[in-house]
Amino acid sequence: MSPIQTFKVATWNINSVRLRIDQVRRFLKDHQPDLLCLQETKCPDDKFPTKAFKEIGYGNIALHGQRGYHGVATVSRVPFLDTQKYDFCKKGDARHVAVTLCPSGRQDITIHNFYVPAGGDEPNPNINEKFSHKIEFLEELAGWFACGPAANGERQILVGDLNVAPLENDVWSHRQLLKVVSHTPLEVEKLQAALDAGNWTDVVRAHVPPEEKLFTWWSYRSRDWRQSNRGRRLDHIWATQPLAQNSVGIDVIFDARDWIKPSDHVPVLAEFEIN
DNA sequence: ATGGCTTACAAAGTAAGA
Repeated sequence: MSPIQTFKVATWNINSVRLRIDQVRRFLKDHQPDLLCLQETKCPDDKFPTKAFKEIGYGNIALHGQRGYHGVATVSRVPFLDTQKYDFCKKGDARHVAVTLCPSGRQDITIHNFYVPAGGDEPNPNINEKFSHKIEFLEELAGWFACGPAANGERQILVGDLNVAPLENDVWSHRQLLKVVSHTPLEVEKLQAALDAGNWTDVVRAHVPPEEKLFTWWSYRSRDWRQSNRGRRLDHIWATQPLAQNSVGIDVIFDARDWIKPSDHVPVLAEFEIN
């Protein structure tokens, strides 16, 4: 009986929320998501620009920040029924925050916001502690969702900077990046195992065929990111079946890479019909 | 040539990103 409504979620690695607060506000005004997940906020919770979000209607805020590095934040127009943070790998890093809300007044939705470790330069877990941390994080992710939300038929969304570009067309050159952290076979296998363990759907690739190149990150070092286009798809939106089968579209905001002093990542959006 | 850039930090050079 209740009318169909939509729920629009966005994810963006902002690379300092304080430095780019005006860009975040511009994005929210232009694209009007119900909820935005930010990563690499690089901001302790007591310094988070809460007021700037409240002024434009995103006053429901869940923070898991730390000084200097990492940090995630979820800002929303819809009130939260619950929030949680989990310290993956027990390192004290701020890499996860989850919120539960009920935009339709019927069935809850839980949204997980992740910042997976980058993994350093050397793709060998035996000699690179950062890479082994990344692998362990992905293994813990798989275990955390195994027999969880999907098995129970729950409505859950997982977004964030997962720091892995899994498909051949998620990087500018599959052949040249096979030994580069973010696209090595071991990481791709671990990310796929996490996707399978939670019975998640990669919502973005459900709308963009795997034959088509799609990136969300371009290095600051290229002289002209558009012209060289050496990007990677590191930012993801996953959903459990009840939502995935009602996803109506995705959007990648490429223009944000051209804004003044941009993040090296661009926002990714997905819209779902809910009842 | 993927690292040539960019960020935070009890502020000059370090660590980190990917």
